[in-house]
Amino acid sequence: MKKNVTIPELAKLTGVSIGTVDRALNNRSEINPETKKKILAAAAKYNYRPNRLSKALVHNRTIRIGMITLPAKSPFIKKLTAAAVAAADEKIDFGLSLSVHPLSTFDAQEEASKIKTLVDSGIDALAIAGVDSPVTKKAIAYAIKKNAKVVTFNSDVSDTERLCVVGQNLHQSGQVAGDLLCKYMGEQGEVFVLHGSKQISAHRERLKGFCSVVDSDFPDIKIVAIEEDLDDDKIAYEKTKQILASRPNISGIYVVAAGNKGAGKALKESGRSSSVKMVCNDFVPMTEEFLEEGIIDATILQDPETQGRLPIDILFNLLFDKIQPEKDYYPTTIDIITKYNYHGHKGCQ
Amino acid sequence: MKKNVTIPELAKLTGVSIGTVDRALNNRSEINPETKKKILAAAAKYNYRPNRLSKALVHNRTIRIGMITLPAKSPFIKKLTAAAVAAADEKIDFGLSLSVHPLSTFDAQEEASKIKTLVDSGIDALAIAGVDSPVTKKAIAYAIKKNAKVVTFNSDVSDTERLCVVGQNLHQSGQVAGDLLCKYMGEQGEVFVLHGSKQISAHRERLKGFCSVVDSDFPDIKIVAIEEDLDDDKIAYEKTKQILASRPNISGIYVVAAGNKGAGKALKESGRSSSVKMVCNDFVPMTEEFLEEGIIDATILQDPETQGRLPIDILFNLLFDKIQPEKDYYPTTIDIITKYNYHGHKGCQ
DNA sequence: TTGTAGGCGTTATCAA
DNA sequence: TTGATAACGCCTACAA
Repeated sequence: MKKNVTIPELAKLTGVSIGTVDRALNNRSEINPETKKKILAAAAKYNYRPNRLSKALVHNRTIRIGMITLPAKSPFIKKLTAAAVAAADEKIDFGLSLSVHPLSTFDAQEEASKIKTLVDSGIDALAIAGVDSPVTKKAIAYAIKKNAKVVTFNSDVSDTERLCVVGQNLHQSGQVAGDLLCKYMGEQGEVFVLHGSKQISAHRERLKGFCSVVDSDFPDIKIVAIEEDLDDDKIAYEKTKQILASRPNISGIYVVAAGNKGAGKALKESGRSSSVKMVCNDFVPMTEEFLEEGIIDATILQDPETQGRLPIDILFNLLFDKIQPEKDYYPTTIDIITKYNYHGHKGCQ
Repeated sequence: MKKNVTIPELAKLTGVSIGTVDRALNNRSEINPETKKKILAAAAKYNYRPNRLSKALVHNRTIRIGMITLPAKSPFIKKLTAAAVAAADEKIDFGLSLSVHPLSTFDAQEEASKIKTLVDSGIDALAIAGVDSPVTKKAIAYAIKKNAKVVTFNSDVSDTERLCVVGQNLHQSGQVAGDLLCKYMGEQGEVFVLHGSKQISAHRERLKGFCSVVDSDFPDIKIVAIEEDLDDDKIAYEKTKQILASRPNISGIYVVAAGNKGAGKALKESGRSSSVKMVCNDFVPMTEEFLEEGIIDATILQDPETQGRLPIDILFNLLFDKIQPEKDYYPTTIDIITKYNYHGHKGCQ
């Protein structure tokens, strides 16, 4: 692979000045069609490609991206944010500047006002983990009207003109869990589902996927109870304890959202962990210990790396190189994690 | 995030010339210790980071990396190669040039001669998927003596001075498979292992991991047969057919290497796929169909993206930014793939 | 319609 | 020991 031709070289080769070569290459202003032709011919012949470094160097304009994440307490969001920052750092020399704004609660109003502030400050693009609500929708519409490029990640906001969404297919995630748990159970028995919240669409999606697989693939498995823990480990503990006590034939537990710790504790204390299989989501405190002890059989993870990095890459490519995203939906992986493969997985600290 | 300070700015701030700042920053030649201290303090205070673009621009030298892969027939190697090329393309403006050299067979002699040719042509670095043999070891030693930087990926070559290795922990991969299959089998029953080849260390590692988990975690599971298919689907088919016929109590099959297609076909034809669980490796032709049909319950995958991209990134960072790899071993993920999550996985076309 | 000069941030070279 | 200047490849302004 030899060095690329440069503009000065093309100028010498065609006997004109670098200014003229520049005009020909970027079809600027008036230029003699014949000289232009000659120059373009030479450029083609020597396979001229512009040097992005020099371009960026002379550009010297900062590209501003704002990222709005869900509340930053969970390890998952922390890892996602770190990945986004790392992606931005790699492009810092190209003038990329990223600011991250975690919500303090799951509040659509707060999200909308954050969006508005960023847009009014003249931000070039936004990566948004959306709270799916009319207020957010309106804020996104405003951003787009003001010419900001918008990508959603982790959770989409429906009916908006965002360029694309990066995230896990939650219905599929529920399917994966259903398939796994039912097979662990020997394809028969009673299941207890510890739901997160009926209000949260992500949880509903997972549950639907889970149920659809149980229905279609495992006729001998029955879901005998579905309880909500509202992302609270105490509630998760109490409900699981109660169900295990009242239903001696339970042989599978699916935890839709948080609650790993509470449900795991109850299962452990019941002394039935070898006969009751448990599949959950996410990697939170105690998940590792329960995997090691055999309380939790598997946990389904999202990929924080990709969910943080890809939105930044997509927006940068668009703003810097004018490369449009090629897809409307960028699915991220659904990772099955067991006792033996959590080491080295990006989602497990 | 505001703009970075530049060398001229630091020069103005400290009242010296850019030349002096440069000397302080890169500890070059003679410089008054006090001025140096002053400059470094200012650099720290304003959080100076060199602009890699300008660096590259003035560098203006091509960094040549050669990559030697296993034979390029398999989809896995093709994806790995594509990822490496993509990683190199991103750095093309920094003067990176990558040449890929797939082996035509698993021949250590061929690999050694490829290495020697590249080194003699003055290559800066090599990424090698090693055939673990004395000949290769010698070639790698030669490369390192000639000052080429060497990283291995996918399969390591032991007892060499390569900087680091990128790849899956194969023993763990076997453990994951063992845990999964045994649980699918309801933690009891007879297992048939279809081995690849006793000659190939990667296969042996997986098998050892598999057996160790069966031994330690599942007392009621017995491995009743281990047969080699030598990566040949016909042999895989015949042996599986024969074992299934002669052993009516088999309820689990583990395929260590290729052979998914042959073993799957035999299992399907036996009509026992609902009572016999099957876990295999890789995503080759027919793996998808067998997953969908429920013949194969899960397949364990490597991550071709990371295995292709990371060696290039490591070598580039070393050669361009003098950043030493921080680890000796970069493990890549062990991905469990079922009927419901192969869509969107990097390893599944 | 075309040419020239200056600058982006860094490094290398020569002069002081 | 330090300072000034040219160069990398490109773009923008201004001059011719």
